[in-house]
Amino acid sequence: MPELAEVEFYRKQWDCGIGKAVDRIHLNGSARIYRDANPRKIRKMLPGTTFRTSEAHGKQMLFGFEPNLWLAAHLGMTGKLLVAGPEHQPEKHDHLVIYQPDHSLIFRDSRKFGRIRFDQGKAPPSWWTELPPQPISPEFSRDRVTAYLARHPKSVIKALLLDQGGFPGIGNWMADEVLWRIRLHPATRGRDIPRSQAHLLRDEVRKLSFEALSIIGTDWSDPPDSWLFNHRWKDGGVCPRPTCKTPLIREDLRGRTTCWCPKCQIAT
DNA sequence: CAACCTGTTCGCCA
DNA sequence: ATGGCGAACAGGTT
Repeated sequence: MPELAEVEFYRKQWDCGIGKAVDRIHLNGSARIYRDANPRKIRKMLPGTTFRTSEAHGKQMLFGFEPNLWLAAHLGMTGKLLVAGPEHQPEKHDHLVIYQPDHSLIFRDSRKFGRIRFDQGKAPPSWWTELPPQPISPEFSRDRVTAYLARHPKSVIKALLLDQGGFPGIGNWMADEVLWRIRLHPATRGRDIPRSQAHLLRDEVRKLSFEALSIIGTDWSDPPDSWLFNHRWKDGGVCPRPTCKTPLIREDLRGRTTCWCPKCQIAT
């Protein structure tokens, strides 16, 4: 489910636990969720610490526990973070529950495409600090996007936008939204995108990231009907541009359902 | 029962 | 050696 803004929404769910102690944890040890972590270490080390910091980067989240522990979460397709009362009974897909005096913090993921990592150290782990710049960061420059497209001349732009190494936080609906806004066909190859349009792409990825964070990332409000978002899944959905209203196309592109307007977004 | 899914990663092939 | 592609992962929902 979650991309940039949804991740930010879920991250904040745990905020009520910041500054509070970890009394005990429940950890179901799912080998898949903990494929990059050592669950026994988490069981042993997390209780007795204090939850201090919370941060998101693209689709990743990092939570800091005093004195020196870092818990990272990725939500995959169906993951979510929830808060419940201190007596919460773990459900089938609650892979981690952190019990605090007044709340329990829950990581739930039915489909198990998500993951939990655990690191020890005074500073955040290097894999975290070395993540590529997010669209909302000033380092996400026009030159960076242009150079990225040049490195992937044969890939279609829809696939490139989903690459977290290039566009951290962008997922399926955001990719379609951006391409629709700049009128670029999703099957356009990297080499066929002129510099001017690469600049436009960078500007719009950045703008949509800010907009999505402020609308969905705060309280999961619905985006306005002027976005493609509200039309893309509807059978019979039409392009929301007032002067267009052309029926939208929904097709599989490199394994992902892709929605675009055949009139506004012309194939090259 | 079959198809679908807002994500990532692996192995194969050019 | 890389880049690009399809398949696989797992389980709920339509």
